[in-house]
Amino acid sequence: MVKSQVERQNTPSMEDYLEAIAMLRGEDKVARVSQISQKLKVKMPSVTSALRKLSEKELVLHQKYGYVELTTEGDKMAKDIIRRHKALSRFFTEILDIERETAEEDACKIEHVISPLGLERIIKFIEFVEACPQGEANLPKRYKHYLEPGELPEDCLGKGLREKK
Amino acid sequence: MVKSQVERQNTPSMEDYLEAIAMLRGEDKVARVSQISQKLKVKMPSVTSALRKLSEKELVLHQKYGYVELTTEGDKMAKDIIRRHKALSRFFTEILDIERETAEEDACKIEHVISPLGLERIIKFIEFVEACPQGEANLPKRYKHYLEPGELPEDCLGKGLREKK
DNA sequence: TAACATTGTTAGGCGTAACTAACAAATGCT
DNA sequence: AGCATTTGTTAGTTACGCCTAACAATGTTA
Repeated sequence: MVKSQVERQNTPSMEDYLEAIAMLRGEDKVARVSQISQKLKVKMPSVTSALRKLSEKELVLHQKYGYVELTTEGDKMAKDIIRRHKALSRFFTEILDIERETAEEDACKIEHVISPLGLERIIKFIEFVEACPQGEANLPKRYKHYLEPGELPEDCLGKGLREKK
Repeated sequence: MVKSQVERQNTPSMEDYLEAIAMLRGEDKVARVSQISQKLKVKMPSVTSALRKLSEKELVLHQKYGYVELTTEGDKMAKDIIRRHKALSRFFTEILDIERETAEEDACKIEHVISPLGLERIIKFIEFVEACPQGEANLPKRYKHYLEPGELPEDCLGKGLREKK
């Protein structure tokens, strides 16, 4: 099994903090405790204590009352988390046709627990489907037709919609 | 958004216990603390205390030193958890072509965090793909061809394999 | 610059969920 | 029956990750 570049040694919570910090540093200029607190919907003391742990692990730089930066290592991790998040979110919205908000929530949870292989395969799957639209009736479109009017496309052999137990 | 039949009020851990108990009751005849302990790879005291909580919630029946049964409510929940697990596991093995073991691990984690809608869509997606094999070149087969020899099927417009950032 | 508001920290508490160590019940064996 | 093994329980500890309350630093502005 192909291990991912970055080991999964951190807890979901710690990953959320890294991700939030990286995202803030993208949006605004600096990440502050209050911002992180808002973004993750936790109170500030929770942020402070998380930052202490991340500092000990050398993933963030943070001196008291100052703003927060990622170390090289922390940034690498954050980028990988965001990569996972984006792939999943794309899968949920573009392939499964789920609204943004739910897709984001699911991506947010799953990004912490999915195996590296599972993630890579989902990425490959998106690539495949998007690179391979089969004329104009590409898979997402066909799938949406199945979802919405609830019927299979004409060119299906239709083994019956419900054969599972 | 369509709510699932059973509310998601339990923790992942509690769901694992319910699932394990239901599975044991399927395999063997009775679920005992030692069995649950083995299956979930936790020590027996952890099982005992989990059973106490599940008893309080009226999801299992368990008297000291006795075997474990699910209540009607507990069984309903367990069935729903197993349903989620199976759908995900099928998606990972049949669609994404991931080996059983990894697929199971991923399903095990994701079943606790995916939204009801996400799950239903994955089920629908499997149904769609399997009901709609498009002649003989059905999607899993085509996808596997993309994975393995690493090329797109001939009938693809091939927008390039890697256009994402 | 003194007062106030905002931001951040420390201290201490709570719930979950695991663990080890020690004890108790149930089972098995002779 | 009596002792040993297996199985299960209780008690107590630990780590995580959140919280509130109280306090401290920073920043704003009259």
